[in-house]
Amino acid sequence: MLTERQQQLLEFLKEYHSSNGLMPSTREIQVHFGFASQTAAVSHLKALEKKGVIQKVPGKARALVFPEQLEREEILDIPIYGQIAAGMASETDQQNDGCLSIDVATLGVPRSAKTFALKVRGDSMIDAHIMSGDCVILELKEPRRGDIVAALIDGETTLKRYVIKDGMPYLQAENELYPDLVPVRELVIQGVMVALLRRGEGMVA
Amino acid sequence: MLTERQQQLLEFLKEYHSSNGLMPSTREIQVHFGFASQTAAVSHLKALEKKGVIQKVPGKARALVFPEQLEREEILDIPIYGQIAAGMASETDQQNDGCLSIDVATLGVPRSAKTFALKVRGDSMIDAHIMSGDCVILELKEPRRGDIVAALIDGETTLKRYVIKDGMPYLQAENELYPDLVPVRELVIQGVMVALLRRGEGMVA
DNA sequence: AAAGAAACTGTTCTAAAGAACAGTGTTCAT
DNA sequence: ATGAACACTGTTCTTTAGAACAGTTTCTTT
Repeated sequence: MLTERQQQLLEFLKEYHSSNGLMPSTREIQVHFGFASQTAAVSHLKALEKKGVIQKVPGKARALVFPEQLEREEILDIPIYGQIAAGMASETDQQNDGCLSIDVATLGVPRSAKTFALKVRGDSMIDAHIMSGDCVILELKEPRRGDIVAALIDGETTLKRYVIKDGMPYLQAENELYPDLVPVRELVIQGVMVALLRRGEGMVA
Repeated sequence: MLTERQQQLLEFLKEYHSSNGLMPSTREIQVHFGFASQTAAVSHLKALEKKGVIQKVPGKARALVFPEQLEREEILDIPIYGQIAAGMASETDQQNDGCLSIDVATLGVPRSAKTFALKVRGDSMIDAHIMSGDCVILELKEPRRGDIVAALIDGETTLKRYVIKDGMPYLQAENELYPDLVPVRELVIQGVMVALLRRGEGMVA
């Protein structure tokens, strides 16, 4: 569908946009390809627009958009705060293990939601089909009974199901080998699980 | 950290950017807030830059960037082609059930990878901890033994583990209740699972 | 052989848009 | 009370950048 040269143009636009966060001007395109005339860039952009791979807003500067970018929901950047059940005793101890960018619609959380992610270690939630190595995405909100939560219970953070029995909240592992955790002193809910992301090559059971 | 007004400015920038795909000019900001002078917009942008929530590229038009956007890896738009084990007999029958946008680094696939997603129905992969309702992300590539694949076997698409025994490839369910699937005629691998996304409120087992 | 798309050159015009400078009136902390 | 940040007005200047128009050349495709 696109010609060789048009493919190169599009590639340049994408590269420029992803490293600069904005689109190149026609003159910058000209310089990059070594055109003697700015018009060359203009006509290429016109061709790309006619073929639908970019959209132009007339009159405005650097006003090129990729159609898929417009349809996209807002992207959330979710920080990964290390492993669960492995530290993170205090709020300040949040080492950032990279980020994870997903659109809000996919997660199904409000745009303004405070979210973070944790890598799961251990198999205490295996009966809820949460594996070691999975990345759970949590939202900072009030837990409802039955929610899976990350909680700080008596000094340690764990991922467990939040259960209320006889008015008393406690934490339940989804693995028969693990006991229920009834808080002795404190039960601080750090987040409610809203999504789970499993990645990797093997996908071995 | 940000003042009331600065928060409003930032909100406008984000809204404008997400609906137009580009940043507003200072004069557009002026009009939106009803400023009598363009300078008001300029000085607000300067303040936002000093506080680190935006970055400006001097001299260039509409050259405002959100720092998080620059750090972000390239976003992939992955189409969801309906449910697995529920049709999709032919390549052309790809109804698009929305999209899913994740950065390539999170998925761990090459930038150029051809990916698509399918919603899982049924519990034949439950022992691999893939639940009904999960969204599996697949890449178009050659399967290796042990991979979980979406395959067209004798006219129907299913998600199964790809196993080779005695040189013969066949498909294995991860649930004792389901039998192995040995292809009678054809075995077309439609994609290899590279990630899994589980979303939703309940997260009930 | 003619027509059209693709890939340019060269020139000119004007609008869009950033930037700089000199102010004014608040609020707020030292 | 005094300086500093904040939130602006009003004016001017210059660069950036899009747009339009008239060509040339080289391929395909009909």
